[in-house]
Amino acid sequence: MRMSEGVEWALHSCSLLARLEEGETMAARDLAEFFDLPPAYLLKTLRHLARTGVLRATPGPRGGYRLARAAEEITLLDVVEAIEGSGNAYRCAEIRQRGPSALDRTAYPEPCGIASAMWRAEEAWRASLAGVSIADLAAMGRREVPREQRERANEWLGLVRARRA
Amino acid sequence: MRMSEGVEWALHSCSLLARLEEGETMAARDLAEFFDLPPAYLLKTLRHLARTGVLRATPGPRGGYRLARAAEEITLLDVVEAIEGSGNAYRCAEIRQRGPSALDRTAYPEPCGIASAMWRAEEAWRASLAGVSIADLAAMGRREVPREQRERANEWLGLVRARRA
DNA sequence: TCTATCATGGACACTGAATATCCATAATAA
DNA sequence: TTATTATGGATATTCAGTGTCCATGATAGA
Repeated sequence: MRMSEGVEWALHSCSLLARLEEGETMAARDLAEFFDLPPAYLLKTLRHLARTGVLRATPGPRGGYRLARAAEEITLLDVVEAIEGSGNAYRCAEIRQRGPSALDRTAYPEPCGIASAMWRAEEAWRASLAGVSIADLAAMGRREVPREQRERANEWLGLVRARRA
Repeated sequence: MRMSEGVEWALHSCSLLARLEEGETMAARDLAEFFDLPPAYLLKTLRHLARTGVLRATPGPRGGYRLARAAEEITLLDVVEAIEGSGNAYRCAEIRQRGPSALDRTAYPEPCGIASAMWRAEEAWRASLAGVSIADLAAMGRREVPREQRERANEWLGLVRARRA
């Protein structure tokens, strides 16, 4: 079981977008440059975020992406589900309803107990993700990212802004 | 993100094996018949369970599989990790260490905060799975499986035993 | 000792999702 | 009007999951 790489891209992208000023946007091209990612494919990822209301997209010159709402109001779960979908990782194919001792469909009103237990675990996972916001990530970043990198990132941000001016 | 179907097969197989008597075994062929699964591929799944010490395999006539220890001592996490591996679903490719403002590797002693948050959520998921045993599944089954199916399953179990006698 | 039964492991093929690129189109700022 | 940016579709590639088959090894019973 493996999560798509797009989740990492999305989380880091949102984290970077949280540093923009009110109303400012950043083009996918610049995000791709910052993380050294394939621009055309990153666009597909960002589109998922825009479609699910995590990001706001603006076309045209000086357009780009920005967070659709305050960083405090966007959780890791929002981002993960934008990329991976909101379905469960464990799918119940109802194999209990197959084979020689199976009964008619109507004999199984209750969901399979095994599936229920698996889904409860995923619920715990979601609850943990829902407890962390993009703002929390940014705060962690301010604590743990080396000072030198923060400076270089700010410098790069200035270059990008100049390029769009 | 999707869990392999083998997890469902493994959980239901363990649940069925928990109904066997002390020392009794069941052949993969019979398990496959009970759930209407492809025998050759179910064998691959069971092999993972045997290799990780969840099941005990015995070759030869009247051989087969049985739980390697008491059903109370086998958790859903044991079974899931036997099939899916024990690695994290979220993989950190360290994209923070790429792009124009990245520093030398040695500048990142701390694990990425984003990855840490994602892994904490998976830890909550594992804790939930570790809290449910195969014995719990069997107990749930006794409560929720229709009486008629239990009877037919017992009947089938008798046929299988007779076939091996 | 021989035979039938069962698990193990490797080789191989198929499928679908993730990864990735490219282009035509639409929207917008200057 | 032009340049810039996102959207969406078409397409190709890679890889893990799914599935089959066969040779080998182990064991119980005749």
